Amino acid sequence: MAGMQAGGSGARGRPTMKDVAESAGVGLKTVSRVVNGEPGVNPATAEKVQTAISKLGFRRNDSARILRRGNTASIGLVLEDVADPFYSGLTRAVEEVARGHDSLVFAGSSDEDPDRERELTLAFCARRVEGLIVVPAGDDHEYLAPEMAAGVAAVFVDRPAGGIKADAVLADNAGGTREGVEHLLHHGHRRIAFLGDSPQIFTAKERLRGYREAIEAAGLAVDADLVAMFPPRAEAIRQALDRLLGGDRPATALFAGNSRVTVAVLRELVHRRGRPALVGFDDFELADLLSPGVTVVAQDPIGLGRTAAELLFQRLAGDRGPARRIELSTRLIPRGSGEVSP
Amino acid sequence: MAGMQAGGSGARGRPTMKDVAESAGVGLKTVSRVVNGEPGVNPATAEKVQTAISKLGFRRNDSARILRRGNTASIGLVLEDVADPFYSGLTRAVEEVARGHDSLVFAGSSDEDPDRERELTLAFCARRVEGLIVVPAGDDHEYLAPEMAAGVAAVFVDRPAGGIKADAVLADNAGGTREGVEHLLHHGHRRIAFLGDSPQIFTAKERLRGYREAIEAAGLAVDADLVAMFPPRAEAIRQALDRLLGGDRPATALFAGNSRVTVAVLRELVHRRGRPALVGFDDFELADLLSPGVTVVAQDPIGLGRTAAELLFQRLAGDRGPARRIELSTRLIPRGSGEVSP
DNA sequence: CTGAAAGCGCTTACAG
DNA sequence: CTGAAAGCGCTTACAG
Repeated sequence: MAGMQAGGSGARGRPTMKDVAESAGVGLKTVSRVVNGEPGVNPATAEKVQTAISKLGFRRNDSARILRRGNTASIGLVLEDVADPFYSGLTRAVEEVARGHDSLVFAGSSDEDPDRERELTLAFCARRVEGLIVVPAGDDHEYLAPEMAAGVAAVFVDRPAGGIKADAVLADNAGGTREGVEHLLHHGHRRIAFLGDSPQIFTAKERLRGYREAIEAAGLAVDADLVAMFPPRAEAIRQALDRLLGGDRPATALFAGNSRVTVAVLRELVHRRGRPALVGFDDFELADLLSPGVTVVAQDPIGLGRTAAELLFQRLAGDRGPARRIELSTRLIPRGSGEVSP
Repeated sequence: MAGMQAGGSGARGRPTMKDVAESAGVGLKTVSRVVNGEPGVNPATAEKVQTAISKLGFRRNDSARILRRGNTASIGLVLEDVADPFYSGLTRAVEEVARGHDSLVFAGSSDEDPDRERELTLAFCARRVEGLIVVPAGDDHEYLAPEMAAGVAAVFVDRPAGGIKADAVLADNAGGTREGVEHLLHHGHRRIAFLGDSPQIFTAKERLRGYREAIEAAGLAVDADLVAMFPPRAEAIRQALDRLLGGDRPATALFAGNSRVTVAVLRELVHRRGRPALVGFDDFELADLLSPGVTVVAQDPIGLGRTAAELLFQRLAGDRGPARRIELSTRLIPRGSGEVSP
């Protein structure tokens, strides 16, 4: 009878505490005590249990444990693309903090698709993650309201949430851009072009704002012909540069709105004579090894991830204060490309 | 009585199917049917259930579902460091394939620490992931034998498992290096140095083997003075280059064992006069924009991740064949740095 | 078309 | 020091 279903799972399933209990000839609760290192078990009994555990290859099923206890000890991370160095640094920082809180991380890439963001986020919620860190693709997050009302903590990074009140950890996009553009102004440039990303992206809008502010603060007028806002693809960049650097009043300097734009611009400039000054938002590896080195406004992906994760665990620890918005400052790194005169 | 614990969770917990059933005045099973889109529910009844779901903010608890059904629809990914572009590309590819199989991904970085690798892997097993994709940090994976015996599928990537038979998806490390070194030989170099990584890393050993084979195939003797195997840190690289490029018989060409070595070498070469030829294993962003462009032996991180994940899901689908070892070929990309004569 | 009962593998009171 | 009973939130047979 007992023998029929004893032994470490004839068919498929894994041995359970019940199997271990039978094999060791003790009660289920005693096995639980040994597995969880609870005190008050006779050493000889514990020994028998350990033997059974090894023999059967038992490993506690944390899913069952989680269901009973209620805390899943896991968080979800939704970002645009883990393969992007900016986000992979951020991911690593989140992992690091989660580890310090004995929490596991579910991760997924939204590919800048709002539906995919929602799908991933809600899948994580169905798995009952305790918290979420989201780099939003969409601008409407009302779908998260019921989850947050039910106790799921959420921190948005890089871009704020839309339609709900939630914590956000952002870079100082406008301020950083202002500093970068001022740097170009100080070097004598008056025709400075701004090459941004899609105008619906929050960071792109903010950086454009910073550009405008710097130009206007210098007593100049913002020339719409000097502003280009679109996703950085080679062909589009080429045409934009043709326009910006040609004509009778060409731009003498470029501000690139993110590292993808910067790199696309660099690839295109290689084929041209005469280099405009260049400052890019976002640092990137090897920027210092190019000639000239590329001057950038560096943000801090590790800091963004760490700050967001720490804020999340603070919320999970009971912090019920109002939604916070934290802005991390940026840093101008002059390397050569931004220090040339018109 | 019933009212006491009805309503959508007064205290903390989330509403359950039971709550929805009570609120809608139907049976539990009917709620389950509606939630899971099972056919055969009276439209009017389904409507009532939907209303209750929205009102209470119900979302199915997938952890409970998983416990009952037995399939967790999740896999674990353990790698060295998500922040490394090589691994973040691989991660993205795994995510992509997992998504196609409706599976979620737990991810963690081992930091090249065998204990951390084991800890992460077993934590994933305790969460009952169905499969594992592991970039091993250690060389002993017997700890996984009970898990694999219990049905957990495992595929190793970039480096093979140690102590157990398991699927492995690798780059053609030796072959790729051979091709790179032969390229330098064809350009007339006879004193070619090899700068590898720590000799205990599988890929470093394999690439060194390829180097040796190429040198010997050319009828030359491997000069131990031309081989340097250590983690790529600036100071160590500087000293190695002093030694390799100085003296009376300096190396005229360098083969760098991975992209971190390549970049460290480039940073150091900037400060020196006279550039040796250079070929590096691993491609990296902007390699083409440096001057000269850096010739590399490119491996395919996306391909490694995709292949490993596809193999894993093949196993999960029932493939019980013997452990496989798949080698992905590499590709030499000449860009300038490797095409200069002594 | 609908629902009551049993059970997934644990932990939580509770009683010896 | 030890263990039997109940329950976490679902799904799986099974019976109306």
